[in-house]
Amino acid sequence: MTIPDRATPAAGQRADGAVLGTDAAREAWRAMLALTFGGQAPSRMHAVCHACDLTPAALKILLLLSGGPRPMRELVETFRHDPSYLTSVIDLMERRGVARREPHPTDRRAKRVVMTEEGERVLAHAEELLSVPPASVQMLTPDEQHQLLALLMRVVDAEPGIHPAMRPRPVPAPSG
Amino acid sequence: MTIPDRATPAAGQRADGAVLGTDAAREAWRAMLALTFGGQAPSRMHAVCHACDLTPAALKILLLLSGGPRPMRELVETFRHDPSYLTSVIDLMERRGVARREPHPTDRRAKRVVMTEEGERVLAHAEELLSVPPASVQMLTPDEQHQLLALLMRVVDAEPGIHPAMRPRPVPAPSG
DNA sequence: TATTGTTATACTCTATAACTATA
DNA sequence: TATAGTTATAGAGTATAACAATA
Repeated sequence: MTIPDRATPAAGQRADGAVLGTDAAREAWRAMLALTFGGQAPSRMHAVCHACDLTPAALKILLLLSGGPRPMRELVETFRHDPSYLTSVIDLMERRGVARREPHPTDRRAKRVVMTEEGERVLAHAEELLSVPPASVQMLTPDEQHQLLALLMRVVDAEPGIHPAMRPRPVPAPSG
Repeated sequence: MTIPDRATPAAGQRADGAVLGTDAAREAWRAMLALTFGGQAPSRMHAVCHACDLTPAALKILLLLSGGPRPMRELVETFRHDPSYLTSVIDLMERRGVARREPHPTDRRAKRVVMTEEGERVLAHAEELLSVPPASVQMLTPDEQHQLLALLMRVVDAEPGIHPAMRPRPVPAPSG
């Protein structure tokens, strides 16, 4: 078994040249990284956290809590954090007033985290800020924007571990 | 001037309903955020840094240095970091052997940062790891992947402040 | 006097280890 | 004995303030 100089995922590798499609996937992925980690996106993310007075970790948890109360244990697994760190984040969120702990209904060891009304307000604000696309996306025609969304939604749907609260929503086609 | 309950960027807002196109842009942006900040992407990013023995900041700088030596002052502005922090990052990169300082040719106050050969090796490795798309992108047909790439490249091209080293490269269409 | 970069320091974010309470 | 969560502590990442050298 030889390792090619420029490794390409075996999944998309076929002798007939379909490897080009995989190259397109690679470059498309690079483009998404460039847009979300390059450009102005990171400082915007920072700004959203600052505007909501939350750390990135707290903001992500708030997004997840929109689906209802969650046991701390589940949050630990979802975000791959250490339990002790989750404790400190939830402490912060309680001080901030956006969430509170409540006893687990059946397991007296466990606690569930639930969003407060203030949390809902903050979340709505955060989602609003996060959703504002960079001007560059608006350069596409409405039709192209819709096309892009349709493709991305299929990718997101195929991606495991993305919480429903983070998922994009379908939008009526511009012509309809 | 009233602020609508669900703010929409004025740029895409038109009375005839083109606001839908803007909604598509918003949701497309959410999709990109979900893919790069949700899912497995963050832990992959973490893994790449670990594999290269670099912090995220150092890795970003390494990407930028592929364009040639850069004065520290420019790096500070590009990444919006504090100068003192940049000092510590470059210290790390020198210890790691991926970059070194050299005197600025004309300004004796200034220093330029230049990538070493080891830096080029590490960079190539990092780019390889970073470029591997999540399996979900490979679910699209080669044709759709190419379509997605074409749309994203136009967005990236319209986005200011994305360094050439981060930009995706064009790929021949699957049919051609 | 303004600018480039460094040193010393402190603060924020995150993880590890030892512990308590319940199962 | 194993699991849920907390406390205490340590480490990485980032910023602020005071400073040295050059422009």
